[in-house]
Amino acid sequence: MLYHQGDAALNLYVVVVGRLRATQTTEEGNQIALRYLGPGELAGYAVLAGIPRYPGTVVAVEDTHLFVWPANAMRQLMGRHAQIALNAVAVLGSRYQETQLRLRELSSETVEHRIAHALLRLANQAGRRTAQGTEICFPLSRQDIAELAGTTLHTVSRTLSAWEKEGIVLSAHRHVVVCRPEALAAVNEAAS
Amino acid sequence: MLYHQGDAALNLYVVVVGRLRATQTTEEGNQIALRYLGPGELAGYAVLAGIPRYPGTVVAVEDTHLFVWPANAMRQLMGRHAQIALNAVAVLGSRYQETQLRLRELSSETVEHRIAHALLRLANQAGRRTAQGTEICFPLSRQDIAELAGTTLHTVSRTLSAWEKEGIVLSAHRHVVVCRPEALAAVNEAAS
DNA sequence: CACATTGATTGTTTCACCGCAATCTCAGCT
DNA sequence: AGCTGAGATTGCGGTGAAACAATCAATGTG
Repeated sequence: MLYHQGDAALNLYVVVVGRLRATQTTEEGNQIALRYLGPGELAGYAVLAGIPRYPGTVVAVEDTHLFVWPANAMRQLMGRHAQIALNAVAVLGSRYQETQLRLRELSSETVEHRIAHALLRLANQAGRRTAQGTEICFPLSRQDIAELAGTTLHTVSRTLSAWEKEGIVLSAHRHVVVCRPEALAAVNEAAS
Repeated sequence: MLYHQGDAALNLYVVVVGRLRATQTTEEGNQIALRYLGPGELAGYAVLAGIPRYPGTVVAVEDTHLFVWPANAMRQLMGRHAQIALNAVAVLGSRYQETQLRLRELSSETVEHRIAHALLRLANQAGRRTAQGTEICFPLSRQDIAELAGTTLHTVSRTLSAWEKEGIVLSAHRHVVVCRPEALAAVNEAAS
């Protein structure tokens, strides 16, 4: 557990090895996953933007090694070296763009599309080639997928079962292998 | 029309007076509204983040006066004056946070909540005090509200009709007045 | 090895919201 | 004034996905 939603934003983190999960929770306790963070990605952007409190919660889902910078040091660094600030702008910009894309997806596409897209992104981001296909190499429950795709674990379970029958994915306990990514991408075109 | 989704990102704009609308369109032609931009806000953040093409479309919904900076000039400015880059980080950060909030809202809250929230935000951002309440001071059709809240114009129309009966809002042709903002905020707590 | 706990599956029921369609209203134009 | 077209309203099904619920499988523990 790196920090909780609402904590004072004290540190900026960069993942060296491992995997983090960033989530947000509503007042009613409803939780959604914002994104998974792998090696090289940064957590705690609030520090960069000068937001006083973390807007989300970040926990590790594997053993993880991190670099840490205190907020003050980070702000000084950005003030002194424009290039660092420029990098921060670029990172935030691409995250912003990605979030907008998800927003569009969530408001206009079906659950099936969103699950397909979520799996494809995870496979790209944290995939490992195996004999059967691309394996998502950290433990990932149906509940987790549901929170990413903005749906319920029940619907995810049904959808994955259907795909498993078609040979598009393989799934074990908290573990998913994407066998035919092109079939998942095709889901986005038209209902199979 | 400032620019189209997919155009090369050439300029950064700042609104002096008027009102812009930022939208994104899916391949299937489905459109969602990202946000409305009023005086002091900036359009074309892609230029800041170094993204080569505009990810959305921006059009003016009123007569609007703008400042314009070419992308090169902007990048030079940020490289030379760290403070400008820091400001850019802050702007992008707060936009990012706001988008995450909408994402959470869209995936966990009902249509009614989202319409209420959209109206409240517009009233805060572009409201003008009148005798009856806070008036949203630019033309805004049901379709526009629907694109903001991620729903259809039909549902928006129904919801606004109901609220008008309860005296929460007043609406004329492409024109909305929020009479009892506290009642709208209460919608977010429990279904009335 | 039995037991407890967490995660996954699947059937049934329910409901919020969308899509269609017909009608109505208002704003601007000639 | 009368016409025209864009915007708004409303009723009525249809349906995708959530809610509820019961069962089953896997993992880890004393």
